[in-house]
Amino acid sequence: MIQKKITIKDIARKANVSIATVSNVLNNKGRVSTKTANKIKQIIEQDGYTPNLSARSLKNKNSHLLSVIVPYLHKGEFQDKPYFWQVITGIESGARNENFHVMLTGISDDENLSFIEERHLDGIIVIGIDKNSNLLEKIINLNKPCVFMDSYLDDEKLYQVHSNDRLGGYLGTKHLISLGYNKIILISGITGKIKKQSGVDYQRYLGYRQALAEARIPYSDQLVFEEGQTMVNGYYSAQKILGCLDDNTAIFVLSDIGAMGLIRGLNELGVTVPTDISVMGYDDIFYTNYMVPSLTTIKQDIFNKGQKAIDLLLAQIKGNSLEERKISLPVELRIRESTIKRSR
Amino acid sequence: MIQKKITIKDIARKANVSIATVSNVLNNKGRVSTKTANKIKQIIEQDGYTPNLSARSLKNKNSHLLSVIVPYLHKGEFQDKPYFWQVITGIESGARNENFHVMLTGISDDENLSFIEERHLDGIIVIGIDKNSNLLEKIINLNKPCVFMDSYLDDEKLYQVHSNDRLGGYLGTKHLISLGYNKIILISGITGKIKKQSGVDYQRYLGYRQALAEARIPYSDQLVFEEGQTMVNGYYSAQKILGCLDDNTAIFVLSDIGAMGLIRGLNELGVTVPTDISVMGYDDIFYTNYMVPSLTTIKQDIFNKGQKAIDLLLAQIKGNSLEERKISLPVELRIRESTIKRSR
DNA sequence: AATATTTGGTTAAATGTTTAATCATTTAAG
DNA sequence: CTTAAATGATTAAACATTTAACCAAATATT
Repeated sequence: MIQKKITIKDIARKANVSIATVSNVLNNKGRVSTKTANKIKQIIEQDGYTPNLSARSLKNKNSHLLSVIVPYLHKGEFQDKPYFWQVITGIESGARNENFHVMLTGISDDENLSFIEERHLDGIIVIGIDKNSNLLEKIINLNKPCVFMDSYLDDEKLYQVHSNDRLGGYLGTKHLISLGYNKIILISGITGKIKKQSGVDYQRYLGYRQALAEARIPYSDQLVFEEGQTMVNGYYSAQKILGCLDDNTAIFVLSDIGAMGLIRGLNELGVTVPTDISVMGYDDIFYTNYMVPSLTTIKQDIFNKGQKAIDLLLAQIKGNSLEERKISLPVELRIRESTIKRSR
Repeated sequence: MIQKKITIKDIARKANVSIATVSNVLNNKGRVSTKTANKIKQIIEQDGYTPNLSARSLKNKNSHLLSVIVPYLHKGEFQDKPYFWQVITGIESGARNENFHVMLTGISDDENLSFIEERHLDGIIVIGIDKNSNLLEKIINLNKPCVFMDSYLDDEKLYQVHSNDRLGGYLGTKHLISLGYNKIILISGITGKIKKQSGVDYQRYLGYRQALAEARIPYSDQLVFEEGQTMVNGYYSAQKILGCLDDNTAIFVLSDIGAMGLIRGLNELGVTVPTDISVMGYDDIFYTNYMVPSLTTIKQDIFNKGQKAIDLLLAQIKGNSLEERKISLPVELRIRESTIKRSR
């Protein structure tokens, strides 16, 4: 026995008013006496009316629905990245506080984004899109409220949130240097990324170079490995860097899970962290503190990053003017067991 | 310059037909000659028409939108659980293949679920709801297509997906026994859960008892610790169990991240895994293979579980009849470094 | 007292679809 | 040749809202 849903019309009839009046009460618009307003509110309460959002959306051309877009989410690789999960719980949390719902959407290069229009989405958050992706242009052309996370896009008009990645790269490198090492191996994300000068890893790479320069350590291309960001990538990079290792060497992996994989890989090759070599990661996912050895890393406040993104998005949607369209969140060095002073 | 969106009406005018005909072409319904159909299709293609899903939803009372509901998602605890992320990527992947979108929603006990009706959601997937939660009744009363994951609900009418948790508990325990231990500590999830006989951990607990019984090892309540499922929980449980440990003891933690925390905690107390004690986990999240020591665990195919759930949900939505409403996925023992034979 | 303004509402159009009912026209059947 | 059925399309209602335009009554202003 499916009971028909109660509409504004039913409420109006019962309250002996027009539907316009009910609508006005619902939206606190127009003029309606407190008396009738109360009567209507009571009936609404009693009968358990809830609005039909499709109808509302049709009329208003909005939806109170946001989309978090993760390029290539459906590729298995992403399952390995707790980073995203933290960001997304942050976003969901911020959105729900403001009565928005969140759609999670993976897209690929050839995908069409019509669903954004079709569903009257109020805004989107795009995580980690490449500067050169043809998706980027498509997204910008949508002209929807939008926030880009973890991308470094030149356009001043775009809203962007990321951590201070350059500082992170700098701090990490400097830490390793300060421990007495002068040969710092950098293991970064997806191949080609650094050269394409897009994304967070390039910024971290710049920080790396800055720290080297300040310490008057010559930069060498041979020490920068672009391996990918997964645990497996880290694992296999152990073999590749084995030849480079000596007493002066320390390793900076630009993701914690990559570092975990690397440590494991080194272990199997007979190299122990930190006694044989110091290794640090990046992100400070919650694992780092509980590994054996616990992992020195650059902390970014991931959950908060998600919330900042939603703040920025909602401000756009509501038309609030903002001083700054680009938010750069602080990072911090977290020293733990995986890095130790060079024992001459 | 915001250009007005093209509607079915515009297409109709341009093709010199009624809007009904265009609609029929769009939905492959009604009778329309291939000639006009082609003409209309061409214009649609040319002008880049895309439907207004709000209008459609209003008329059809559906949305091609699903919700994954995670009770208490917004509690920080969930950020620590890569398990969910894997499930959800599985769900999203399955949904997008069938042209559905996925909303991610956290809810709390007192929350109202009106959004499900309001948005005309086509179905929902609920992860890990408690048998005694008052949310459960609310959800069932919605009478929407629904799949419950990782809950053991008695109602035969409900669609459910989970792994064979009882077997998992059995296999893990049996493995430890087979290594020569006769005192098996069980560290499980949220306090009270086992006693309330709901959820996956209770099933695993039953398997644990079965394995003990088969081996004629007396069961003791003292060896079952209900600590919670996070890494921090595992970490602090180290202290609590320290008094119980002896040469005959092995530990079965009902989550991998809990096991990681425990191993770390034990380490800090001077107990090394596996040389001093064998520890195994549960889930086989991708970390397990890369930890040092790598973690013996019970593997469940998490991503696949998400996809199975979506299959079950879509079958309901499409009205396909199903032989079986309950899917129990296989589990497997994965022996790694964290458990070793008892050295008498 | 006459006029202007405010208050508290109503009417009706509009939003973009789907679909049942209807209607010509063409084809098939008797 | 007449009638029945099939084909291809149109009309108009319905879905649940919002909102601009309008209106009557009450109150304020001159």
